[in-house]
Amino acid sequence: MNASEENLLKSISNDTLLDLTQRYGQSSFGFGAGHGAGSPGRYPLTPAADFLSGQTAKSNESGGEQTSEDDDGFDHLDSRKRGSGFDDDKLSSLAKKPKEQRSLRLSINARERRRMHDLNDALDGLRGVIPYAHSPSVRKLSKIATLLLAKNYILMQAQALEEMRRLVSYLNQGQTITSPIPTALAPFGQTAVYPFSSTALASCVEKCTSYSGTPSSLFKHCNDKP
DNA sequence: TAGGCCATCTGGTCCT
DNA sequence: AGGACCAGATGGCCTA
Repeated sequence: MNASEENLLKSISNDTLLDLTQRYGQSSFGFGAGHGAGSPGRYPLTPAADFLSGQTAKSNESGGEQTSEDDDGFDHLDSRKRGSGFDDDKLSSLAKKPKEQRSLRLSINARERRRMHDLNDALDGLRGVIPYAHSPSVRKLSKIATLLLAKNYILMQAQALEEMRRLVSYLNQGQTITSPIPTALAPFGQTAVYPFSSTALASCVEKCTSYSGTPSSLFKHCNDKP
């Protein structure tokens, strides 16, 4: 679990998430995609990937056209070997195959690489629309944390929408809201609407897991006490 | 140094 | 047949 995820869960554990949620429509979080310049850039393409794709960034940026890696043989296996996932066995087994098979294999690899890049782009897009501490100095959310937070966010928004509908329905009945919120509205008061309110007695871990069924092991950093 | 997270390769399966 | 999708394996990078 990285620093940004800690920040995220800190924010979830108090009412910051509420604020972010309420302000979300008015401001851009301005968090660039992980591949972009200025991002933490934890995962640059490996030398092998770089060689294979013939690019230094997303392989599908220009329509995902096949690059020349599929055409050439294994003259550059050594440089590929420097990258991840290319051990001696793979190199030798692939090198033994006929050129046609090798070409096909490389084509499949490139396609799979593009597919994964598309998936990562989608995840970056998701990171850009969920509220958490977006900052160039903060490492981006991991994939699993992104998905789990997105799920929680959707659930929270759905619940907030439902509460809003009930409130509108209540107001349409000719009632007026005074402060504090009448007892009748208690079920959709703030603490009820936002599951991660700091007023909750549950620990952070419980809060993180109760709404999503998330394994608590994914929130090991949640060490705040009830 | 161990563990977490990731990119990539690979072979299998399913679909068009 | 070719492409999409998936899961396993592998190794690199980073952090506690």
